[in-house]
Amino acid sequence: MHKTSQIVEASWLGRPSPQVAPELVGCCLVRLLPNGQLIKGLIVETEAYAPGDPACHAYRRRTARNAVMFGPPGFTYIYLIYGRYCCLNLVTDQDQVPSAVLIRALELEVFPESLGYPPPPALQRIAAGPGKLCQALKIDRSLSGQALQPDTGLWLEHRRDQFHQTLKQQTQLLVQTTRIGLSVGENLPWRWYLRTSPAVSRP
DNA sequence: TGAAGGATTTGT
DNA sequence: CAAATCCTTCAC
Repeated sequence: MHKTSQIVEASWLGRPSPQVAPELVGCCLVRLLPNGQLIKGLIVETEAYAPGDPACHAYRRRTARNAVMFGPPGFTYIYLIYGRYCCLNLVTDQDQVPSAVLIRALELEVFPESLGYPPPPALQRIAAGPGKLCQALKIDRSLSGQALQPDTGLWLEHRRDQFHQTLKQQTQLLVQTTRIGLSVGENLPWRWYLRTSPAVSRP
């Protein structure tokens, strides 16, 4: 018999984002489309954004756009970047502490044939980058502020035991480095990725 | 009301 | 390396 995947509860995200972000690597992001199609991928790259961090969208003050980051954990924060792409963040830490984790890349594991994704090796880079990830999972700003749970069509599953075993054996597997694309706060080492994954946006 | 700039991606 | 493209924020 096999163990069912455990859904991540909001309380698990209720910790500082630099603590949650590395632990999200290895978890699965699951998307259930309105038409019933299921897309699922292993998170292979994340970045943390936290209070006092000049690169955080909530650094200056609360606005209509970033308001959800000030709320309780377990919700999505999705914004439009460069007028073209959406980026998915998961709100972390306790209520009133504005912080989030940017999900930057996935290794797709489950997806419908009918979506027309290319064959490997191109398939492995379909969700390599925050904008491409949202494209692949059909995530846009209409999902921003939603709870991460099955009835919203977007949720998280905990790491499988096998992943923990691998992490234990391969000690250099999880790489910590600086974040990408910033003009401020670029020195903070708040990006994590799986060294061996072909889906990482920028190894 | 306007201007500057952005947690990206793609093609030159 | 620069363009695409539009939303958000901040200044006036």
